[in-house]
Amino acid sequence: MNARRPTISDVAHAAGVSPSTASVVFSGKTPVSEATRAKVLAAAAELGYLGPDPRAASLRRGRSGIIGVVSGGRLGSVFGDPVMRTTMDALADAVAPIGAGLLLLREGSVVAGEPTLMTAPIDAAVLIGCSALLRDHLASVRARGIPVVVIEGDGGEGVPRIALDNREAQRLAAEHVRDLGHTNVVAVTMPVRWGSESGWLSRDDESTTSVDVVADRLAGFRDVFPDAAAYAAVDSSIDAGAAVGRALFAGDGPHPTAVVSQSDLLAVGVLRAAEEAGLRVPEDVSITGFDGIVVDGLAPYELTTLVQPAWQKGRAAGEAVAALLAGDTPDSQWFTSTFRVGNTTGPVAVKY
Amino acid sequence: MNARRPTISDVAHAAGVSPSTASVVFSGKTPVSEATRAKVLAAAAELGYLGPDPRAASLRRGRSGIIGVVSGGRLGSVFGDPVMRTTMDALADAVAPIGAGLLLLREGSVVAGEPTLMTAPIDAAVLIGCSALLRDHLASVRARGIPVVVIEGDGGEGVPRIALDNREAQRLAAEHVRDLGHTNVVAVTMPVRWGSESGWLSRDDESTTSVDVVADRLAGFRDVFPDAAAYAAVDSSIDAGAAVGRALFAGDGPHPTAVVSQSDLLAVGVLRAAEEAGLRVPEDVSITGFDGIVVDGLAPYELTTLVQPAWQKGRAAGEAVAALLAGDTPDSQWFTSTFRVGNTTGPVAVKY
DNA sequence: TTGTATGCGTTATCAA
DNA sequence: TTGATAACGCATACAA
Repeated sequence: MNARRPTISDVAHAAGVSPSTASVVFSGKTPVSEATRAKVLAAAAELGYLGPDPRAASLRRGRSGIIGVVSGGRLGSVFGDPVMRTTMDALADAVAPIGAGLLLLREGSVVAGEPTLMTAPIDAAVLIGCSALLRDHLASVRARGIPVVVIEGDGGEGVPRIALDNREAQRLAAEHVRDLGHTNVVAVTMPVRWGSESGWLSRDDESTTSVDVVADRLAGFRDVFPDAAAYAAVDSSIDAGAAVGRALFAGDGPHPTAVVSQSDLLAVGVLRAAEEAGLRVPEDVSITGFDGIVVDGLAPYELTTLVQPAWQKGRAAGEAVAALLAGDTPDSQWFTSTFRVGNTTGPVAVKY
Repeated sequence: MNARRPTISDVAHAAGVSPSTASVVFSGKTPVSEATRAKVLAAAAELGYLGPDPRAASLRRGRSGIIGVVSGGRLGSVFGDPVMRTTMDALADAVAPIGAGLLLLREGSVVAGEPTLMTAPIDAAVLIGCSALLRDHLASVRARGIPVVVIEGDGGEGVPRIALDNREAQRLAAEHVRDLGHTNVVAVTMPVRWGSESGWLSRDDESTTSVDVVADRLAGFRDVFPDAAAYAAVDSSIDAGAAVGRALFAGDGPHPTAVVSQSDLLAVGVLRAAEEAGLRVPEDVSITGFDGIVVDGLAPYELTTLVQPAWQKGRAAGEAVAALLAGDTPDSQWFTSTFRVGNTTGPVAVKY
């Protein structure tokens, strides 16, 4: 009665073959005669051996089959966005063929002791919405020889990016709004850093925005409305958008006639707040989104927004990881958004 | 110019100490004099050593710091539900203090080559919504000495469960509906197995339902309405609920006067479909949900539903994992839902 | 407080 | 097709 779990050596011994042969029976990397395979399998069954220990195999192979996915803050704030879910799903699909799965890593370690890019046994890392904070860690991770891919952000020299034309796309929406005659326009942004509060963005805030995607979209907005105000939401959700919208439409004073939101969820929130405030969309206020997701129950509205290829981005990231792991040096990939005009934007009301 | 990455032995050598001393400097498990610590750190910096290799540490320690979370099907279908997101977040929080992170494992390997419970270097596994399919794997996983916890399902003897009073709770909703006078009632269920299609459930389907939570809630419904019809949705989402609702309310013939849904998202979908069909809620049709999530934009409706403690369930699962890993044998935990009456249910219309 | 010795369980390489 | 050998890089028990 040995309490110790059987190892492949035990199995080999019991089967009367060498450990390497037994190993090969399980890995299938080399042809084995049917007879010995049967012997080994029988011995394994006999001893209750259930296959190689993944931890030992990891060390020996130098591969754990684990890809760290780093995202800002809590899981809920990431997966709450349909775009992220789609991207993650595509990523999981794309790395599955190389035998890899996704380990959820939260930026800035929400809780002490949490595994990090440096301590987790990962083969590669995918950074989502790279922030300045994250960029600091990047050097160490890469120095370790761990390949990195960045989605929606800039990982610096030598880090393949899966990028979107955020600035150009957002500029398109802003131009659309401008062409409709709007001048009192407000941008509603996603949080400028993980955990930051909701509120008006100062120029100082703007210049220190640490999340690339937020900065880029804001830049596109600024290309058209250099002096307009910007209000940051607490995350990218309908609730957060509604909170911002309530702030924007509070009181009887003048309110913006157009709101350019950095995500569809935010836009929907703003739209709800406008409805609450008794404003008609788009007659009293025009609203644009970003992402092109399907928001159920939004009818009769159809958001004017920028449709981005979320699935393709995830796949591309996974394929870049696979290439990196295979020793290749994949190029960055730029995806483009498609501007889609819905019925949430219209000409500015004429003042009599 | 040695291309090989430096190891802790190299560092120790360069610092003029033993490998074990160098190891201790990094792990901090034993006191080290300030002088030697500095020497080691200096040598590490010199050589570009960035800390112990997590893979090697995993083997030696017998711990990888990775907990596999198995859920049915695609990520999107899991994380699309706010209840799941909350549960996962709480789970991540609860295992973080023991240095563990979550590896996403998809049941039934969506793509070939994908890591599985048996091949991934996990310390423990959390099964979500345990299905019969999953139960088969369980034996092997446990035989390996990997602790398992099941949320919303039955893992069998010796597997701690984090459970909800699904049957009793659903019965409460059914009784409420019955007490309002409804007799033409339909249950709308979540999918009876991963990937199954939407449609009326035959008695045969019902008895072979492989997802515990679906079976349990359906049983609660059947306690009150043994002969009512049940319609399965394709997943737990607003869209899926709306699709079912459209089927239920199609045509001019009689339609159910009450719909008991297995999730809030489904209920909202059914509600939308009812609106589309020109039915008033609750005058023409009563609708109940399950979960107690906040569905934005639902006003003026407030769902009659069962509020479940999603966060607590996640935490409890994490704590059970930690206990198991510490060698304890935690008990199963049963959580209860709270029945909350909203304004989506009302007395059956009197026929003249 | 530091060093010595050992093994965690596997698999790649090469020769037979 | 099989077997011998040699790491993979580290952390622990124990002795000094």
